[in-house]
Amino acid sequence: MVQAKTELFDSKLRDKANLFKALSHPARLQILQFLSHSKKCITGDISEDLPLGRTTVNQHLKELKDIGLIQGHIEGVKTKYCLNPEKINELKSLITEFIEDLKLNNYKCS
Amino acid sequence: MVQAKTELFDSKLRDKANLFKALSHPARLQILQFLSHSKKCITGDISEDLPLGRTTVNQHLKELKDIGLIQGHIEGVKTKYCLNPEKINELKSLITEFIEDLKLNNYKCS
DNA sequence: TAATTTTGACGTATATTTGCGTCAAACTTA
DNA sequence: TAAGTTTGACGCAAATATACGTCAAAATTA
Repeated sequence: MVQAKTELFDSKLRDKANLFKALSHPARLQILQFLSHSKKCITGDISEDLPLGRTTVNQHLKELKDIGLIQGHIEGVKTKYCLNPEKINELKSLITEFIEDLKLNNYKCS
Repeated sequence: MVQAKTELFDSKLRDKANLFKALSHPARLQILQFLSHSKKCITGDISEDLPLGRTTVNQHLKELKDIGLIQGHIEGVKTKYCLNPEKINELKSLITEFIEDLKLNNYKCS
């Protein structure tokens, strides 16, 4: 009876935690940055940009795709990935909402 | 030769990933919310607010404390935790910086 | 002083993440 | 058609995270 306790939490909280989890590895952050700066968004180019093996990078790509932050388009043998602007904006809203919710105005631990 | 690859990434990226990791569990998000909304910030009260055992909550508190998002003050037997406003603001800045960096303006995957 | 309360350190078991090798499919190119 | 590319699925091993029981220390209360 270990784990699987996350379902006991509020679903909104779980959604936020899952988004943060997607951002909790430097490889995934670098992939997101790479996709936003580079015009090239082919899988092979991405893995060359990271200090990890191709299959490992592929796995990180899959995670980002599963949560919706990036999209993949198949073109022949190659697959092109790109950011999903809608989801990125949603992420931005959720994060901002969460941070703002931690209202620190005149916060004091007595 | 598995893992410990995170050190191959840029330190700024690692810092951000670590902050996101601290936020990647609903229990830790709920703790932060609890601390920001409640006046009571005693360890026991916090664990009663969560659907987890006391020692587990304690462990999550330790993680948040280790990364600096919360602080602990010992008062007799009891320990009072509170948000660390400076670190929360730093978190806010880092997150905002990261999101803004993913400039989506006229973004298009060709 | 003795019992109770409150806490964090420690150990342990299970679950998940991370990293990568191998492989077959599908498409290109020679 | 044959050889070479590119990709993602699959499986494995090691590292981490998650959840909790037990315990002893320190302070409070009876």
